Amino acid sequence: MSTWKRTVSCGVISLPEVGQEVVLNGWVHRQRDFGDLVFIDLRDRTGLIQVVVDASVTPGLVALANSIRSEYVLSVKGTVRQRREGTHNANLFTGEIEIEASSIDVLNTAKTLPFVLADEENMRLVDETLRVKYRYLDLRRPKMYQMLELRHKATKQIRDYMSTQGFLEIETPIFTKSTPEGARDYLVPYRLDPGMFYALPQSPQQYKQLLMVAGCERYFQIARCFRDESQRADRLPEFTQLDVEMSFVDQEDVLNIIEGMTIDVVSALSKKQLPTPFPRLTYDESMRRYGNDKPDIRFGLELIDLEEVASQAEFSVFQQALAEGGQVKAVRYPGGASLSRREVDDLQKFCKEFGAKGLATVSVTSVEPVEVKSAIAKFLTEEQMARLLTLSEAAAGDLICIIADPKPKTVANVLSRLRNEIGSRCGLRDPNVLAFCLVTDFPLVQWDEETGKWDAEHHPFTMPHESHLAYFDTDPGKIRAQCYDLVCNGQESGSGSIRIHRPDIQSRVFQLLGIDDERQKERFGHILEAFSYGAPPHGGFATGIDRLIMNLLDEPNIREVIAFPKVGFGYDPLMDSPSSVDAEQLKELGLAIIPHKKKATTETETATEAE
RNA sequence: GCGGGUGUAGCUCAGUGGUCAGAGUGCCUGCCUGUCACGCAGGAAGCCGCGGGUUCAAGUCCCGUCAUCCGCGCCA
Repeated sequence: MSTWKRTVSCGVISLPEVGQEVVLNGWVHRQRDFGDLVFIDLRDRTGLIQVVVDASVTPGLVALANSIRSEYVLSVKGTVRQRREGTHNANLFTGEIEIEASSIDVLNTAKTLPFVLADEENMRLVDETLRVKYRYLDLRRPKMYQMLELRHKATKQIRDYMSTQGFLEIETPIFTKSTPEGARDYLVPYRLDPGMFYALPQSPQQYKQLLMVAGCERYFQIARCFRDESQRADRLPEFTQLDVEMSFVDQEDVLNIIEGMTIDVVSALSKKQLPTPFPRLTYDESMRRYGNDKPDIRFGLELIDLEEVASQAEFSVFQQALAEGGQVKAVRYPGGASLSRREVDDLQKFCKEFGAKGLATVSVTSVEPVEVKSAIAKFLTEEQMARLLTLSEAAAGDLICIIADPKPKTVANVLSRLRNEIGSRCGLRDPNVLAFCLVTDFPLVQWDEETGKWDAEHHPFTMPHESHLAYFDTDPGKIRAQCYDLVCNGQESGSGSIRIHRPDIQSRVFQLLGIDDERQKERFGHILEAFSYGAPPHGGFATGIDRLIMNLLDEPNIREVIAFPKVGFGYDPLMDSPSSVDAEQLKELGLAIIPHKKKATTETETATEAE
């Protein structure tokens, strides 16, 4: 029988255990060495505890204690005792007790680490790539294993909730089929028939619909998804979603599950305010009021339509925008009148980054009587300016930010970003609130100006509202679909739809998307055939697990909530992947590599580039 | 593909074209019986990301390049 095995974990011992003989296992968090008196903070997954080696008690142990360094792996045998008066540490759960060591086993030594785990303040600044390279060390930090624990609890909570609602967790393949529509696929070469490829799933979309045809009725999965697209702070090429599909349901049934699951998980794991029921708004309403389909509803400052004033003002920028079918809209910046000239210029620059041609501002000194500073004041009569202030619900000290553009999309995009920026600056985006909402009735398709084709807004199996079927021939852009997003604090956190189960409607959608019979058969033949054997009405959704954890922890960086994340461009500094492979492997797969132009200096080589 | 930031000791950072290779921390050595970011003394530690250029002189200025972070495009 081994004597080094733990009898109890470090972080859970307190006064009631005083007097007990214990064995602890863990890592040396810090060591404080006074020569004949040594303190060792021992750390395991549950927390920290202070171990004391005292020469007057165990003279034979001091030399060993002196030699112990950070991150050594120890087994400590000793007695739990109350700390002396005045030496309690209120920062530790175990701060009222300590372990008087009777023996210490060094189970393993450790080299000096590339960063100091115990210095949490500095760890927040350490280069991320270095932390990811040494992730197995970084994960030793309390903050990190607390994150892992929360993530575990969240997925467990989800599984429990879905189970109680009658859902079955079913795994679907990772090697699947490329679907060129949508995001770029990750491809896996097929050795037995060179030139053929599997693709990694962008989501288990088709499999879950096939499970409905199979009669599963209620499916869910905590599913890994892969999309070969550029990263953002909240986006990695490899991520996890809760994937759900249900049969014999309408949109309302699905929304109730989304909402119920979200409330169940968030309220179990977070103390943040969670306004319920989740407000619902249509896509059109969201675009009108907030300028995007993922509104941050923690604050107001809704967009203001100034067409009424702009159409009368003798200002060519406004007139032209409206004449070309555009819009003139604004957002109010509370207290923005105090911005310096330079700060207003920066706002203008901000707007131009997102495609605005300019930004008109009205700095409000007084509303009654009307007193403003504005470059556009000379184009407006006093009545028009007064009306503008009324429409904007302006108060003294505000800055009204106006965007005019022939493209409503540009107006919406710029103002929604400006609104969020103003919300941040004014401290209106309360971090203690998780403001979920459901956005419904998305357009079925969107016109792609580059390709000159209609594109599916969600995916080709999304069911249009039946009352909109007539628009297929007249104005496809007007078709609204049974399609919905879950939004949290201005971020898309999930989406789904009711699927088409009627072949006649499916073929009209394919026709609209310009996917001809041959291509349908090639890409979707399997699922269309499946639908022909009796597909039940069905629908579902998927929500991002990573983003959920980010929201629970107030963490803006997705890599902070993943055990082993990739860094920029999908690089993994820990494994040093992606990596080259043996020529033999390539040969077996029938692959030949065209050298990348990167380091080639000659100008002719670009001719071979595909993109 | 594009725009912006960063790159100097293991880590985090400072550094006016001219005694300029610096600080804090970590590391090593010594002393220390109540610390908990222990303290004190001493020491080691550098391709100033890489390659060109300007200059009498470059960590500092210019050009290029690489890496990384943030954003845009992209992400049915």
